[in-house]
Amino acid sequence: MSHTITVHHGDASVQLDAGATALQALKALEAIRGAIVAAELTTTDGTRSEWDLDRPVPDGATVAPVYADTEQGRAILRHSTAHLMAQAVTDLFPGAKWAIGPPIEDGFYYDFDVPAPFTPEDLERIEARMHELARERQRYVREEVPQPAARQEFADQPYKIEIMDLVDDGTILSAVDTAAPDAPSGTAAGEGDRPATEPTFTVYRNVRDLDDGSTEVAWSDLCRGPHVPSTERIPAFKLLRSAGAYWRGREDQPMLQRIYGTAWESKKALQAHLELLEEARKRDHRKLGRDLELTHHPDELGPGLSIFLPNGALVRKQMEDWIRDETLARGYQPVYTPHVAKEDLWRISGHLENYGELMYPGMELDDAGAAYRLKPMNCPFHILAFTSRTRSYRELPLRIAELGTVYRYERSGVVNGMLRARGFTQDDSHIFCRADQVVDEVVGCIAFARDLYAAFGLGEPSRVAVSTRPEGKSIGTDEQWAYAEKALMEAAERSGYDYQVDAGEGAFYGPKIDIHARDAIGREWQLTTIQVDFNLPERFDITYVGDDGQRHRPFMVHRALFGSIERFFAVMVESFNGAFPTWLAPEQVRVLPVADEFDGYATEVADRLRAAGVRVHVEVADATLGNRIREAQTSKVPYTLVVGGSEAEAGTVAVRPYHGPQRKDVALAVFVTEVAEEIATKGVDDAGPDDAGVHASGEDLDA
RNA sequence: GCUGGAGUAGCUCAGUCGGUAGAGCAAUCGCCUCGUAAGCGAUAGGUCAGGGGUUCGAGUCCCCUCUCCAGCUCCA
Repeated sequence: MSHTITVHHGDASVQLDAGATALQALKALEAIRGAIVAAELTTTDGTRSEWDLDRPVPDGATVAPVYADTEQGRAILRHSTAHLMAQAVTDLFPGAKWAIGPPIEDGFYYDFDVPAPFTPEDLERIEARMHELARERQRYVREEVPQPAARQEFADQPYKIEIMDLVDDGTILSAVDTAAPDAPSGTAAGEGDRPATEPTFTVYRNVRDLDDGSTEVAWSDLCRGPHVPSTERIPAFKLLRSAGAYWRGREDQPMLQRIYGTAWESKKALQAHLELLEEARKRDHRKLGRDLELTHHPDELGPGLSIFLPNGALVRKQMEDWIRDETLARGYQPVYTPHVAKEDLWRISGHLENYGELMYPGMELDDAGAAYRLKPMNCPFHILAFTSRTRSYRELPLRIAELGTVYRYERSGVVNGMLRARGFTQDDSHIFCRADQVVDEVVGCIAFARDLYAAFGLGEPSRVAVSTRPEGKSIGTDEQWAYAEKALMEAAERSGYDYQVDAGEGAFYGPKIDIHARDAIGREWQLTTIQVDFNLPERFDITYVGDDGQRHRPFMVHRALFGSIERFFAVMVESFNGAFPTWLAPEQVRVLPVADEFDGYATEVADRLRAAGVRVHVEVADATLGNRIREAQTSKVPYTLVVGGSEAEAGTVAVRPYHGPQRKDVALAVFVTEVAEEIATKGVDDAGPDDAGVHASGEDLDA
């Protein structure tokens, strides 16, 4: 080994004494352009890893700074903040056992085993303690500890011991990875992966520098790292809430107390994030549903059930009209089926066996000779439609479609507004086809879904995932699974969607491809689902007659593009912030006469618009104009027309769009043509997920 | 289902130490009537989520249930 090393950054190289740290290397390379939290290092063998700034770099490495204001940098500083929080909890709650504390999107959490759950006051105390500790300028010091010593050090931390048991090859993965112990072991950090002759665990110690020049270990945690060099590099953080969370995410494991927090590269960024959360809260579909009189969820109705009020119903009608028209145009055949059926039907389908606890209980009817059940799915009915007579291969693919309302007795804790409901309507279809038709059918479904997202202004989905065969319980042969999984991936590729594979996340009866979108507070919800099913064709013993005159078993493709109309509606409301594009808006135009002597002209304007198919309403001059304009704006009506003497005389209107600038003296005929055209083309340009909620001056006044 | 938080008028909220319920907006009625985000006045509106308990007295304290919110788990 030489006494000097060479390190690189871009085209630059520099020689340093052996043992030089990443920070020294970056300084020497003049690579630092802003606040950094760590380094990213590529070794001569091409391995890339994140690296502590105070950690010596190996010879030949390429070093790059990780800036605080990047997602990568924030993850590191959030991880370090999680350690700081755990230290504060340990100080304030002696004996607390700590589990895992990873960074997550927009923040971090840490799980603790404590005798009593944290109260909101506890969180305030913990946060205050964190600020005290941060002011001590504690350093984060990395140390590799031999296995036995590590086990001894954390002997009173049963969760840490369990983590060590799970990764006993000496490689401490990130805390996220240890939460999923069956995750494959990835690359270990740097020197850590020396041959396993002396396995070590990485421990990070928070170290205080005392006034007398000595040092003191304040707190230590088993951790892969990396971390910021010092608590000084944590400029802004806030604890948000606490909640229970099962250890290792399993219901049969103890429930720990999780504290969520967020940390940012500056106080300003933290403030901006908190304001964003506040704005998101105002977009909640339940709040907007109330304010805009879209939906109603009275207690008398029951959890997870919705009433669509006239405004919401008009939006929903546009959704339903669109999907019905498109479904017919794409060769589907409509059916209608009932909401209840004999229990036996769900015995045959297997739903009772597999999902019985999530179905509403049976209705015992004395004179019916059998119990009846509310339907949790539409598929058995569509199969009965298929088997209404002998089917020929010439009819395949046979696509049966329905807007089918289903009822699932979801566990009480999971019901969530209209996003997770107990009664909801699927734009459900079942495609019966030959094996060789599956790919084309799935491709067709995905293309259909693409058109739907474009039409309703949701843009690109947050995630597209192909879910493959689950471990353990699943039916079907290896060949069937392999074929269907390949078909779905091929279809996803051909569709142009950037998809990911969710290994083992398929249904027991077949793989699926799902399209997800986010709600106002960033949670992902499955909207579109397309599934290949080998189960039901077997269970119902359905067949078609092939060109060989023999009976063959068809494949079934289940698909729902909105998924749940209620859920899609909720996501859309939040995405548009209640300000629907004109073609979807319940009330498209509101006409305001400036004084009641112009009520007549206002009515005339409204009649012209109504004749052109526009949903229009006149708000007569009982209140002041200012009051009625405010009302129209808070109702998010796309167009408000103001008419008075000059308009009546000239046959014009003054147009005040919800989005965009006002226009005066627009000829009525011109406006009617424009708005009718906009509605006919189902334009979504003026609104959308990105700009909804940021126009509308003074919109927040309605708080 | 589990953990925590919450529930007062249609909505948003106040309600002190336990002393019998309050505001703004909305609604209704009246006055006002030519110009781009709240005109003025009056009236009405409550089983304080429901039930039980403690107390002379409970919106307030205790217990149970329901519902909602966030998270965990689950999601055909």
